[in-house]
Amino acid sequence: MKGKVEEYLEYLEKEEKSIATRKQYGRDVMSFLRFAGGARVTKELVIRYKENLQKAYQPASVNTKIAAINGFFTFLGREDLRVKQLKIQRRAYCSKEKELTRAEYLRLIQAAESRNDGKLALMIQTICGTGIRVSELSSITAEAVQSGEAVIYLKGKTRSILIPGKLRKVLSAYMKRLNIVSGPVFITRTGRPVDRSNIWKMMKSLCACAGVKPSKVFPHSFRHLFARCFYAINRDIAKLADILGHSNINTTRIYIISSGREHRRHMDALGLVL
DNA sequence: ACGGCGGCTGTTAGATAGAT
DNA sequence: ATCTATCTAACAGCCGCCGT
Repeated sequence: MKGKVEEYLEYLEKEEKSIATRKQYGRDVMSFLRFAGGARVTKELVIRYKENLQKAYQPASVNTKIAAINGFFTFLGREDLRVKQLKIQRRAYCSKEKELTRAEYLRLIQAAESRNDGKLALMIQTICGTGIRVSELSSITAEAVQSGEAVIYLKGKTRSILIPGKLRKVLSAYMKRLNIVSGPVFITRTGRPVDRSNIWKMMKSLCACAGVKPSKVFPHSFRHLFARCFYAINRDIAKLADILGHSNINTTRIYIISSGREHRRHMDALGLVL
C-alpha cells in the first residue's frame, strides 16, 4: 500500500485538489499506514484506527482523517475498507470564550492607535468593516479602495465586496501617507502583503494593553463581529450570506448563533419554569 | 528585540454530492 | 426540493529562523 501513496497524491493533483488538501491527505494516509505498521489492512484494522483517533482528536478532526483514508481506499478500488464518519450535532450557541464584544473591539483599536500602530488598527477595521477573511486582506488593493469595490478570489470562486465610505476615506489617507498607489494596501517593508501569522501575532499582542482575553482575539473573530453587528441591525440573513460569500445559508447561521449567555436569557424569557 | 516569513499540526468553515 | 453527510480548503495556534 505504501507504494501507492505517491500515485494517490498524483491522482489528487489531476483531480485539481488544492495543495493544502493534498498535503493534508498525504499526512493522514501516512499516519494511518504507520498505525498499520506493515500489517495486512483489514476493515477491523481501520475500525480500530478510527477508535484510536477518537481518543486523541476532536470529532471533526477524526472526520477529516477518515475522509483522507476513505479517498485512498476508493482510489485503490477497496471500497470495502471505507469506514463511516462520526456524527456531529450542530451547536445552538457558541461559547463566550470566543465572542468578542463591540466594546472590546473598540478597546483593541485604541490600543493599536496608542502604540502608534496605525497599520494594525486599520487592518482590524478593514476586516471588521467589510467582514472579509484574513487571507482576503491582500485583495484590498489601492485600486479597490479607489473604486470602492474589491474583487476576491477564494475557495474556487470570485465575489466582489463593497468598501464602505468611511473605511475608504481612512484607507485613502493611509495610502497617501505611505505613498501606496497600486497593489495591496497592507504590505510589509519588503512590499509583500502582510503575512497572516504576523497579523495573528500582532492582534494577540494588543490584548494585554486593551484588557481583552487573548482567546477572543484572532482574525476570524472580527469577521464574526461584523456578521453579528450586521444581523443585529437589519436581520437579513440572505443578504449577509451574499456579503460573506456563502453559497449556503446554513453556513451563515453559524455566524449568528447567539452566545451562551444570550441563549440562556431567551430561554429564561419563555417563563415556562415557575 | 522585533517584525517578517515559512512551515507544521490540529480544528473549523464552507461547498457539494447524495439521500430523503 | 430540501436537508444531511461527506469532503475539501482554509484558519488557528505555534515555533524557529532570519535579517535589520
